[in-house]
Amino acid sequence: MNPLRSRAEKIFKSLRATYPHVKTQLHFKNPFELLVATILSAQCTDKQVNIVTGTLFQRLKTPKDFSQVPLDTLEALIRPTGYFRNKAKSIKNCATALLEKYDGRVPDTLEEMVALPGVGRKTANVVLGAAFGVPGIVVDTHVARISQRMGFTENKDPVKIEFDLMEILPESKWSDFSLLLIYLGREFCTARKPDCPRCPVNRHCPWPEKTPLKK
DNA sequence: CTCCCGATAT
DNA sequence: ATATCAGGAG
Repeated sequence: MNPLRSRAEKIFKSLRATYPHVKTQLHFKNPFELLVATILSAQCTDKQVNIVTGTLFQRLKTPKDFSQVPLDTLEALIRPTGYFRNKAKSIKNCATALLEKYDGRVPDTLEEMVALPGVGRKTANVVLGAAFGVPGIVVDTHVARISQRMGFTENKDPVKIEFDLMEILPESKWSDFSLLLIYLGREFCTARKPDCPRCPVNRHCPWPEKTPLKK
């Protein structure tokens, strides 16, 4: 009955056909590495994150390693990802908190995750979904932009968008849908120059008609 | 709301 | 030159 749900289902099916095996593009070997990589991914491409973590994880492996490394050393190691001072602090404080509160393990609930320093809902849902199989909508810049263009939400606040999307999709599809939208955002529905004619779901999207000839 | 910030595409 | 990239904290 809900037209939004119906459209969301169709878009999900089309995207799934286009991208059969959805998976995070971030390289990691365990939940902790994924957590670090996701913190580094703020306002940075996953490609750049993978370059940095490739060498980073050779040098530092455990939460203990990260909690003990000098801050300026960590800053130098992650500098190419941008926001390197904030991220270095977040990662180091986060590693310390994991040691103190969870004996070095990464927790598997949203409340525990977002209580960690430098971890918000986006980062938490990425790790929960990919490392623990816990359902969650990941609202990053791509998901926010595409959700607005597709008319899934009128909101700009990421938390409101997250709840709007949770309402129009079954829980079992939250994680995959997030990843599918991110793939779409990278290849077609880009921020600056969206390639609507080639978009695999343009027939289900109201946005192309809205921007006919933007000079 | 502002600040943090390097790398890349346009 | 400028917009944008798997955001979060104060």
